[in-house]
Amino acid sequence: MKPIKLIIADDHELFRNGLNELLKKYDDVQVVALVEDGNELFQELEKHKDIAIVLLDITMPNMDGFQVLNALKSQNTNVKPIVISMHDEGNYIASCAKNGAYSYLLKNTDQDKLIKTIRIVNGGKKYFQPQIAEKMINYMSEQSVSENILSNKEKEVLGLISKGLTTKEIAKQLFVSSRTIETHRANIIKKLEVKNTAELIKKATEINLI
Amino acid sequence: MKPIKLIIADDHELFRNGLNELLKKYDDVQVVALVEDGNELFQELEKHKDIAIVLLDITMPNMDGFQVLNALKSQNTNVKPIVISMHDEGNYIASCAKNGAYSYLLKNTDQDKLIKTIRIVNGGKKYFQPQIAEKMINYMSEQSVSENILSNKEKEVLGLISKGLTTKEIAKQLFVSSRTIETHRANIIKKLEVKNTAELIKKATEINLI
DNA sequence: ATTTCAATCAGTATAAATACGGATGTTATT
DNA sequence: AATAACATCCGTATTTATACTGATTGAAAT
Repeated sequence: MKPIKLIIADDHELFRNGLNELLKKYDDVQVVALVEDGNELFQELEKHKDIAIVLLDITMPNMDGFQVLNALKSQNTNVKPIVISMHDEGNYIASCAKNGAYSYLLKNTDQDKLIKTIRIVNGGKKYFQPQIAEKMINYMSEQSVSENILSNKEKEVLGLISKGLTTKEIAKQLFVSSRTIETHRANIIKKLEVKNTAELIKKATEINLI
Repeated sequence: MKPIKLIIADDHELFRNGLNELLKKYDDVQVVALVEDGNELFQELEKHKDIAIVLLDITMPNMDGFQVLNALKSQNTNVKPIVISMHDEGNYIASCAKNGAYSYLLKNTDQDKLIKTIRIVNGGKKYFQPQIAEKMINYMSEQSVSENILSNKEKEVLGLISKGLTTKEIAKQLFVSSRTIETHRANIIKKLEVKNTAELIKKATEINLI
Protein backbone atom coordinates (compact mmCIF):
# COMPACT_ATOMS: atom_id res chain seq x y z
CA MET A 1 0.00 0.00 0.00
CA LYS A 2 1.54 3.27 -1.12
CA PRO A 3 1.25 6.23 1.27
CA ILE A 4 -0.76 9.29 0.35
CA LYS A 5 1.80 11.93 -0.62
CA LEU A 6 0.88 15.46 0.30
CA ILE A 7 2.24 18.97 0.62
CA ILE A 8 1.27 21.51 3.28
CA ALA A 9 1.00 25.12 2.10
CA ASP A 10 0.54 27.69 4.84
CA ASP A 11 2.38 30.88 5.67
CA HIS A 12 2.33 30.28 9.41
CA GLU A 13 5.32 28.21 10.37
CA LEU A 14 3.86 26.95 13.61
CA PHE A 15 0.72 25.72 11.96
CA ARG A 16 2.64 24.14 9.10
CA ASN A 17 4.99 22.26 11.41
CA GLY A 18 2.29 21.31 13.83
CA LEU A 19 0.24 19.80 11.08
CA ASN A 20 3.30 17.95 9.87
CA GLU A 21 3.93 16.45 13.32
CA LEU A 22 0.33 15.55 13.63
CA LEU A 23 0.26 13.65 10.35
CA LYS A 24 3.35 11.62 11.23
CA LYS A 25 1.12 9.44 13.34
CA TYR A 26 -0.62 8.07 10.28
CA ASP A 27 1.26 5.48 8.27
CA ASP A 28 -0.79 5.94 5.16
CA VAL A 29 0.10 9.63 4.87
CA GLN A 30 3.47 11.03 3.86
CA VAL A 31 4.18 14.76 4.03
CA VAL A 32 6.55 15.45 1.15
CA ALA A 33 7.12 19.17 1.61
CA LEU A 34 6.15 22.21 3.65
CA VAL A 35 5.82 25.48 1.75
CA GLU A 36 4.74 28.97 2.69
CA ASP A 37 3.18 30.28 -0.49
CA GLY A 38 1.83 29.32 -3.89
CA ASN A 39 5.08 29.91 -5.74
CA GLU A 40 6.98 27.49 -3.57
CA LEU A 41 4.16 25.04 -3.89
CA PHE A 42 4.43 24.90 -7.66
CA GLN A 43 8.19 24.51 -7.43
CA GLU A 44 7.67 21.48 -5.25
CA LEU A 45 4.99 20.11 -7.53
CA GLU A 46 7.51 20.32 -10.37
CA LYS A 47 9.96 18.20 -8.42
CA HIS A 48 7.48 15.64 -7.20
CA LYS A 49 5.09 14.38 -9.81
CA ASP A 50 3.19 12.00 -7.59
CA ILE A 51 1.62 14.38 -5.11
CA ALA A 52 -1.96 13.40 -4.37
CA ILE A 53 -3.10 16.19 -2.08
CA VAL A 54 -2.25 19.74 -1.09
CA LEU A 55 -3.42 21.09 2.26
CA LEU A 56 -3.94 24.68 1.30
CA ASP A 57 -4.34 27.86 3.29
CA ILE A 58 -6.22 30.72 1.66
CA THR A 59 -4.44 33.73 3.08
CA MET A 60 -0.84 33.49 1.94
CA PRO A 61 1.60 36.08 0.60
CA ASN A 62 2.65 36.30 -3.09
CA MET A 63 0.28 33.72 -4.52
CA ASP A 64 -2.74 33.06 -2.35
CA GLY A 65 -5.00 30.04 -2.10
CA PHE A 66 -7.55 31.17 -4.67
CA GLN A 67 -4.85 31.70 -7.26
CA VAL A 68 -3.44 28.28 -6.44
CA LEU A 69 -6.83 26.63 -6.91
CA ASN A 70 -7.22 28.38 -10.23
CA ALA A 71 -3.78 27.43 -11.43
CA LEU A 72 -4.26 23.81 -10.40
CA LYS A 73 -7.53 23.71 -12.25
CA SER A 74 -6.13 25.09 -15.49
CA GLN A 75 -3.26 22.64 -15.41
CA ASN A 76 -4.35 19.07 -15.77
CA THR A 77 -2.84 17.71 -12.60
CA ASN A 78 -4.35 15.08 -10.39
CA VAL A 79 -3.34 17.06 -7.36
CA LYS A 80 -6.42 17.42 -5.20
CA PRO A 81 -6.49 20.56 -3.04
CA ILE A 82 -8.02 20.57 0.42
CA VAL A 83 -8.53 24.07 1.74
CA ILE A 84 -7.79 24.58 5.42
CA SER A 85 -8.87 28.02 6.47
CA MET A 86 -9.79 30.00 9.52
CA HIS A 87 -12.57 31.80 7.64
CA ASP A 88 -15.99 30.24 7.89
CA GLU A 89 -17.75 32.82 5.74
CA GLY A 90 -19.96 31.46 3.00
CA ASN A 91 -18.34 33.46 0.24
CA TYR A 92 -14.92 31.95 0.93
CA ILE A 93 -16.39 28.48 0.89
CA ALA A 94 -18.39 29.05 -2.28
CA SER A 95 -15.39 30.49 -4.10
CA CYS A 96 -13.27 27.51 -3.14
CA ALA A 97 -15.93 25.04 -4.25
CA LYS A 98 -16.26 26.89 -7.52
CA ASN A 99 -12.55 26.85 -8.09
CA GLY A 100 -12.19 23.14 -7.66
CA ALA A 101 -11.39 22.55 -3.98
CA TYR A 102 -12.00 18.95 -2.94
CA SER A 103 -12.80 19.91 0.61
CA TYR A 104 -12.93 22.86 2.95
CA LEU A 105 -11.88 22.45 6.55
CA LEU A 106 -11.71 24.99 9.33
CA LYS A 107 -8.51 25.32 11.29
CA ASN A 108 -10.26 24.16 14.42
CA THR A 109 -11.20 20.83 12.89
CA ASP A 110 -10.12 17.85 14.98
CA GLN A 111 -7.57 15.45 13.58
CA ASP A 112 -9.99 12.60 13.11
CA LYS A 113 -11.98 14.74 10.69
CA LEU A 114 -8.81 15.83 8.96
CA ILE A 115 -7.44 12.35 8.35
CA LYS A 116 -10.87 11.13 7.35
CA THR A 117 -11.13 13.92 4.80
CA ILE A 118 -7.65 13.24 3.45
CA ARG A 119 -8.53 9.60 2.89
CA ILE A 120 -11.82 10.40 1.19
CA VAL A 121 -10.28 13.03 -1.07
CA ASN A 122 -7.40 10.69 -1.91
CA GLY A 123 -10.03 8.34 -3.29
CA GLY A 124 -11.01 11.08 -5.72
CA LYS A 125 -14.19 12.13 -3.98
CA LYS A 126 -15.02 15.60 -2.84
CA TYR A 127 -16.13 15.97 0.75
CA PHE A 128 -17.70 19.04 2.31
CA GLN A 129 -19.01 18.71 5.84
CA PRO A 130 -22.67 19.48 6.34
CA GLN A 131 -21.98 22.62 8.40
CA ILE A 132 -19.68 23.92 5.69
CA ALA A 133 -22.11 23.12 2.89
CA GLU A 134 -24.84 24.83 4.88
CA LYS A 135 -22.88 28.06 5.16
CA MET A 136 -22.27 28.01 1.45
CA ILE A 137 -25.93 27.47 0.63
CA ASN A 138 -26.97 30.27 2.93
CA TYR A 139 -24.53 32.58 1.21
CA MET A 140 -25.77 31.59 -2.23
CA SER A 141 -29.38 32.30 -1.43
CA GLU A 142 -28.57 35.60 0.27
CA GLN A 143 -26.89 36.78 -2.87
CA SER A 144 -30.16 37.56 -4.54
CA VAL A 145 -32.61 39.85 -2.88
CA SER A 146 -33.60 42.18 -5.62
CA GLU A 147 -36.21 40.98 -8.05
CA ASN A 148 -38.76 43.72 -7.93
CA ILE A 149 -36.65 46.59 -9.13
CA LEU A 150 -37.26 45.67 -12.74
CA SER A 151 -40.64 45.34 -14.40
CA ASN A 152 -41.55 42.12 -16.15
CA LYS A 153 -40.98 43.63 -19.56
CA GLU A 154 -37.63 44.96 -18.44
CA LYS A 155 -36.61 41.56 -17.14
CA GLU A 156 -37.63 40.00 -20.42
CA VAL A 157 -35.66 42.55 -22.41
CA LEU A 158 -32.66 42.11 -20.13
CA GLY A 159 -32.74 38.38 -20.70
CA LEU A 160 -32.69 38.85 -24.46
CA ILE A 161 -29.90 41.41 -24.29
CA SER A 162 -27.83 38.95 -22.32
CA LYS A 163 -28.36 36.38 -25.03
CA GLY A 164 -26.56 38.66 -27.43
CA LEU A 165 -29.59 39.93 -29.34
CA THR A 166 -29.42 43.48 -30.65
CA THR A 167 -32.06 46.09 -30.03
CA LYS A 168 -33.51 45.51 -33.47
CA GLU A 169 -33.73 41.75 -33.04
CA ILE A 170 -35.39 42.10 -29.65
CA ALA A 171 -37.90 44.59 -31.06
CA LYS A 172 -38.80 42.18 -33.85
CA GLN A 173 -39.19 39.29 -31.47
CA LEU A 174 -41.41 41.22 -29.08
CA PHE A 175 -43.43 42.90 -31.86
CA VAL A 176 -42.60 46.43 -30.77
CA SER A 177 -40.45 49.18 -32.23
CA SER A 178 -36.71 49.47 -31.67
CA ARG A 179 -37.37 52.74 -29.88
CA THR A 180 -39.27 50.91 -27.21
CA ILE A 181 -36.47 48.49 -26.60
CA GLU A 182 -33.96 51.31 -26.49
CA THR A 183 -36.03 53.03 -23.86
CA HIS A 184 -36.27 49.82 -21.86
CA ARG A 185 -32.55 49.34 -22.05
CA ALA A 186 -31.91 52.91 -20.95
CA ASN A 187 -34.31 52.53 -18.04
CA ILE A 188 -32.70 49.28 -16.92
CA ILE A 189 -29.26 50.87 -17.07
CA LYS A 190 -30.50 53.75 -15.00
CA LYS A 191 -32.20 51.55 -12.44
CA LEU A 192 -29.15 49.40 -11.89
CA GLU A 193 -26.92 52.46 -11.83
CA VAL A 194 -24.45 51.26 -14.42
CA LYS A 195 -22.77 52.98 -17.33
CA ASN A 196 -23.43 50.68 -20.25
CA THR A 197 -24.59 47.27 -21.38
CA ALA A 198 -21.37 45.47 -20.47
CA GLU A 199 -21.47 46.61 -16.87
CA LEU A 200 -25.21 46.00 -16.85
CA ILE A 201 -24.82 42.33 -17.68
CA LYS A 202 -22.16 41.93 -15.05
CA LYS A 203 -24.26 43.56 -12.35
CA ALA A 204 -27.35 41.65 -13.42
CA THR A 205 -25.56 38.33 -13.02
CA GLU A 206 -24.18 39.43 -9.67
CA ILE A 207 -27.61 40.12 -8.29
CA ASN A 208 -29.05 37.04 -9.96
CA LEU A 209 -31.30 38.76 -12.48
CA ILE A 210 -30.18 36.46 -15.28
CA MET B 1 -48.16 22.86 20.39
CA LYS B 2 -49.42 24.12 17.06
CA PRO B 3 -49.06 21.79 14.08
CA ILE B 4 -46.80 22.66 11.16
CA LYS B 5 -49.11 23.87 8.41
CA LEU B 6 -48.01 22.98 4.91
CA ILE B 7 -49.17 22.83 1.32
CA ILE B 8 -48.21 20.19 -1.23
CA ALA B 9 -47.63 21.45 -4.78
CA ASP B 10 -47.16 18.74 -7.39
CA ASP B 11 -48.83 18.13 -10.73
CA HIS B 12 -49.06 14.37 -10.22
CA GLU B 13 -52.22 13.55 -8.37
CA LEU B 14 -51.05 10.18 -7.14
CA PHE B 15 -47.89 11.60 -5.66
CA ARG B 16 -49.75 14.51 -4.11
CA ASN B 17 -52.34 12.33 -2.47
CA GLY B 18 -49.84 9.71 -1.43
CA LEU B 19 -47.74 12.30 0.30
CA ASN B 20 -50.84 13.64 1.99
CA GLU B 21 -51.77 10.21 3.35
CA LEU B 22 -48.24 9.65 4.46
CA LEU B 23 -48.11 12.87 6.45
CA LYS B 24 -51.37 12.13 8.25
CA LYS B 25 -49.41 9.82 10.52
CA TYR B 26 -47.61 12.73 12.06
CA ASP B 27 -49.52 14.78 14.60
CA ASP B 28 -47.25 17.78 14.37
CA VAL B 29 -47.92 18.20 10.66
CA GLN B 30 -51.10 19.48 9.06
CA VAL B 31 -51.58 19.43 5.29
CA VAL B 32 -53.73 22.45 4.54
CA ALA B 33 -54.07 22.13 0.79
CA LEU B 34 -53.03 20.13 -2.25
CA VAL B 35 -52.38 22.09 -5.44
CA GLU B 36 -51.14 21.17 -8.88
CA ASP B 37 -49.30 24.29 -9.98
CA GLY B 38 -47.82 27.57 -8.85
CA ASN B 39 -50.91 29.63 -9.58
CA GLU B 40 -53.10 27.51 -7.35
CA LEU B 41 -50.40 27.59 -4.72
CA PHE B 42 -50.48 31.36 -4.49
CA GLN B 43 -54.27 31.36 -4.34
CA GLU B 44 -54.08 29.06 -1.33
CA LEU B 45 -51.35 31.15 0.25
CA GLU B 46 -53.68 34.13 -0.06
CA LYS B 47 -56.38 32.28 1.86
CA HIS B 48 -54.14 30.85 4.53
CA LYS B 49 -51.70 33.30 6.01
CA ASP B 50 -50.09 30.91 8.46
CA ILE B 51 -48.52 28.39 6.10
CA ALA B 52 -45.06 27.42 7.28
CA ILE B 53 -43.89 25.11 4.51
CA VAL B 54 -44.56 24.28 0.89
CA LEU B 55 -43.49 20.92 -0.49
CA LEU B 56 -42.70 21.95 -4.02
CA ASP B 57 -42.21 20.01 -7.22
CA ILE B 58 -40.06 21.61 -9.90
CA THR B 59 -41.72 20.37 -13.06
CA MET B 60 -45.25 21.70 -13.02
CA PRO B 61 -47.41 23.27 -15.71
CA ASN B 62 -48.23 27.00 -15.86
CA MET B 63 -45.96 28.24 -13.12
CA ASP B 64 -43.12 25.87 -12.35
CA GLY B 65 -41.08 25.41 -9.19
CA PHE B 66 -38.31 27.85 -10.06
CA GLN B 67 -40.82 30.59 -10.68
CA VAL B 68 -42.50 29.79 -7.40
CA LEU B 69 -39.19 30.01 -5.52
CA ASN B 70 -38.49 33.33 -7.14
CA ALA B 71 -41.91 34.71 -6.38
CA LEU B 72 -41.73 33.56 -2.76
CA LYS B 73 -38.36 35.22 -2.42
CA SER B 74 -39.48 38.55 -3.79
CA GLN B 75 -42.52 38.59 -1.53
CA ASN B 76 -41.64 38.79 2.08
CA THR B 77 -43.42 35.70 3.28
CA ASN B 78 -42.21 33.34 5.93
CA VAL B 79 -43.27 30.40 3.82
CA LYS B 80 -40.30 28.06 3.61
CA PRO B 81 -40.17 26.01 0.41
CA ILE B 82 -38.85 22.45 0.38
CA VAL B 83 -38.20 21.19 -3.13
CA ILE B 84 -39.12 17.59 -3.81
CA SER B 85 -37.87 16.57 -7.20
CA MET B 86 -37.02 13.52 -9.21
CA HIS B 87 -34.02 15.27 -10.77
CA ASP B 88 -30.73 14.75 -8.99
CA GLU B 89 -28.65 16.85 -11.40
CA GLY B 90 -26.39 19.43 -9.81
CA ASN B 91 -27.71 22.33 -11.83
CA TYR B 92 -31.25 21.82 -10.57
CA ILE B 93 -30.02 21.68 -7.01
CA ALA B 94 -27.79 24.73 -7.35
CA SER B 95 -30.59 26.77 -8.92
CA CYS B 96 -32.96 25.87 -6.11
CA ALA B 97 -30.39 26.74 -3.45
CA LYS B 98 -29.74 30.04 -5.17
CA ASN B 99 -33.42 30.83 -5.34
CA GLY B 100 -34.03 30.32 -1.68
CA ALA B 101 -35.10 26.69 -1.26
CA TYR B 102 -34.78 25.53 2.35
CA SER B 103 -34.13 21.95 1.33
CA TYR B 104 -33.95 19.69 -1.69
CA LEU B 105 -35.24 16.15 -1.45
CA LEU B 106 -35.40 13.46 -4.09
CA LYS B 107 -38.70 11.71 -4.67
CA ASN B 108 -37.22 8.43 -3.52
CA THR B 109 -36.40 9.84 -0.08
CA ASP B 110 -37.78 7.72 2.77
CA GLN B 111 -40.41 9.22 5.04
CA ASP B 112 -38.15 9.46 8.05
CA LYS B 113 -35.88 11.81 6.12
CA LEU B 114 -38.87 13.76 4.89
CA ILE B 115 -40.42 14.37 8.28
CA LYS B 116 -37.02 15.11 9.76
CA THR B 117 -36.42 17.71 7.07
CA ILE B 118 -39.86 19.25 7.58
CA ARG B 119 -39.19 19.67 11.28
CA ILE B 120 -35.75 21.18 10.74
CA VAL B 121 -36.99 23.60 8.10
CA ASN B 122 -39.95 24.56 10.27
CA GLY B 123 -37.40 25.71 12.82
CA GLY B 124 -36.10 28.15 10.22
CA LYS B 125 -32.96 26.25 9.32
CA LYS B 126 -31.98 25.16 5.86
CA TYR B 127 -31.07 21.52 5.44
CA PHE B 128 -29.41 19.94 2.45
CA GLN B 129 -28.36 16.32 2.77
CA PRO B 130 -24.67 15.60 2.20
CA GLN B 131 -25.27 13.68 -1.02
CA ILE B 132 -27.32 16.56 -2.39
CA ALA B 133 -24.79 19.18 -1.37
CA GLU B 134 -22.08 17.06 -2.96
CA LYS B 135 -23.84 16.99 -6.31
CA MET B 136 -24.23 20.72 -6.19
CA ILE B 137 -20.58 21.30 -5.38
CA ASN B 138 -19.48 19.01 -8.18
CA TYR B 139 -21.67 20.94 -10.58
CA MET B 140 -20.29 24.27 -9.41
CA SER B 141 -16.68 23.26 -9.93
CA GLU B 142 -17.40 21.70 -13.33
CA GLN B 143 -18.77 24.99 -14.48
CA SER B 144 -15.34 26.49 -14.88
CA VAL B 145 -12.67 24.69 -16.83
CA SER B 146 -11.30 27.32 -19.11
CA GLU B 147 -8.67 29.75 -17.95
CA ASN B 148 -6.03 29.42 -20.61
CA ILE B 149 -8.08 30.32 -23.61
CA LEU B 150 -7.49 34.01 -23.06
CA SER B 151 -4.08 35.67 -22.89
CA ASN B 152 -3.22 37.80 -19.89
CA LYS B 153 -3.77 41.01 -21.80
CA GLU B 154 -7.11 39.77 -23.00
CA LYS B 155 -8.16 38.89 -19.49
CA GLU B 156 -7.12 42.34 -18.34
CA VAL B 157 -9.09 44.02 -21.11
CA LEU B 158 -12.08 41.80 -20.43
CA GLY B 159 -12.00 42.84 -16.79
CA LEU B 160 -12.06 46.50 -17.73
CA ILE B 161 -14.84 46.01 -20.26
CA SER B 162 -16.93 44.34 -17.57
CA LYS B 163 -16.39 47.37 -15.36
CA GLY B 164 -18.20 49.45 -17.94
CA LEU B 165 -15.18 51.20 -19.44
CA THR B 166 -15.34 52.05 -23.14
CA THR B 167 -12.66 51.12 -25.64
CA LYS B 168 -11.22 54.62 -25.49
CA GLU B 169 -11.04 54.65 -21.71
CA ILE B 170 -9.36 51.27 -21.62
CA ALA B 171 -6.84 52.35 -24.24
CA LYS B 172 -5.96 55.41 -22.23
CA GLN B 173 -5.57 53.42 -19.05
CA LEU B 174 -3.32 50.82 -20.66
CA PHE B 175 -1.33 53.37 -22.67
CA VAL B 176 -2.12 51.84 -26.06
CA SER B 177 -4.24 52.93 -28.99
CA SER B 178 -7.97 52.32 -29.25
CA ARG B 179 -7.27 50.04 -32.20
CA THR B 180 -5.42 47.65 -29.99
CA ILE B 181 -8.27 47.41 -27.56
CA GLU B 182 -10.73 46.97 -30.38
CA THR B 183 -8.66 44.09 -31.70
CA HIS B 184 -8.47 42.54 -28.26
CA ARG B 185 -12.18 42.82 -27.83
CA ALA B 186 -12.81 41.29 -31.24
CA ASN B 187 -10.42 38.42 -30.49
CA ILE B 188 -12.03 37.73 -27.14
CA ILE B 189 -15.47 37.70 -28.74
CA LYS B 190 -14.22 35.29 -31.38
CA LYS B 191 -12.52 33.00 -28.87
CA LEU B 192 -15.57 32.73 -26.67
CA GLU B 193 -17.81 32.29 -29.71
CA VAL B 194 -20.28 35.01 -28.82
CA LYS B 195 -21.96 37.70 -30.88
CA ASN B 196 -21.31 40.88 -28.94
CA THR B 197 -20.17 42.40 -25.70
CA ALA B 198 -23.38 41.69 -23.82
CA GLU B 199 -23.26 37.98 -24.53
CA LEU B 200 -19.53 38.06 -23.89
CA ILE B 201 -19.93 39.31 -20.35
CA LYS B 202 -22.58 36.73 -19.66
CA LYS B 203 -20.48 33.87 -20.96
CA ALA B 204 -17.39 35.16 -19.18
CA THR B 205 -19.18 35.13 -15.84
CA GLU B 206 -20.57 31.69 -16.57
CA ILE B 207 -17.13 30.23 -17.09
CA ASN B 208 -15.69 32.23 -14.21
CA LEU B 209 -13.46 34.56 -16.17
CA ILE B 210 -14.58 37.60 -14.23
C1' DA C 1 15.38 28.07 -38.29
C1' DT C 2 10.78 28.26 -38.84
C1' DT C 3 6.49 28.47 -37.19
C1' DT C 4 3.12 30.07 -34.05
C1' DC C 5 1.00 33.36 -31.42
C1' DA C 6 0.35 37.56 -28.47
C1' DA C 7 0.42 42.32 -28.75
C1' DT C 8 0.51 46.25 -31.22
C1' DC C 9 -1.44 49.53 -34.89
C1' DA C 10 -4.21 51.01 -39.34
C1' DG C 11 -8.33 52.12 -42.87
C1' DT C 12 -13.01 51.98 -44.14
C1' DA C 13 -17.70 51.22 -43.52
C1' DT C 14 -21.76 49.96 -41.23
C1' DA C 15 -24.48 48.86 -37.26
C1' DA C 16 -25.63 49.61 -32.73
C1' DA C 17 -25.85 51.96 -28.43
C1' DT C 18 -26.23 56.14 -25.63
C1' DA C 19 -27.83 60.89 -24.36
C1' DC C 20 -30.72 64.36 -24.72
C1' DG C 21 -35.45 65.68 -25.49
C1' DG C 22 -40.91 64.52 -25.18
C1' DA C 23 -45.66 61.90 -25.52
C1' DT C 24 -49.84 58.66 -24.51
C1' DG C 25 -52.81 55.13 -22.64
C1' DT C 26 -53.02 51.49 -19.02
C1' DT C 27 -52.74 49.61 -14.63
C1' DA C 28 -51.97 49.68 -9.64
C1' DT C 29 -52.10 51.87 -5.50
C1' DT C 30 -53.66 54.95 -2.10
C1' DA D 1 -60.33 60.42 -7.75
C1' DA D 2 -55.69 61.26 -7.82
C1' DT D 3 -51.11 59.69 -8.19
C1' DA D 4 -47.52 56.92 -9.50
C1' DA D 5 -45.51 53.49 -12.14
C1' DC D 6 -45.41 51.07 -16.39
C1' DA D 7 -45.22 49.98 -21.37
C1' DT D 8 -45.40 51.83 -25.42
C1' DC D 9 -43.88 55.17 -28.94
C1' DC D 10 -41.01 59.13 -31.51
C1' DG D 11 -36.79 62.54 -33.06
C1' DT D 12 -31.96 64.05 -33.37
C1' DA D 13 -27.22 63.83 -32.57
C1' DT D 14 -23.18 61.69 -30.97
C1' DT D 15 -20.45 58.08 -29.45
C1' DT D 16 -19.26 53.14 -29.50
C1' DA D 17 -18.99 48.82 -31.25
C1' DT D 18 -18.55 45.54 -35.00
C1' DA D 19 -16.89 43.69 -39.62
C1' DC D 20 -13.67 43.24 -42.94
C1' DT D 21 -8.87 43.20 -44.51
C1' DG D 22 -4.17 43.78 -43.45
C1' DA D 23 0.50 44.63 -41.17
C1' DT D 24 4.71 44.54 -37.82
C1' DT D 25 7.25 43.12 -33.83
C1' DG D 26 9.07 39.99 -30.51
C1' DA D 27 8.87 35.98 -27.72
C1' DA D 28 8.18 31.17 -27.27
C1' DA D 29 7.94 26.71 -29.04
C1' DT D 30 9.32 22.94 -32.27
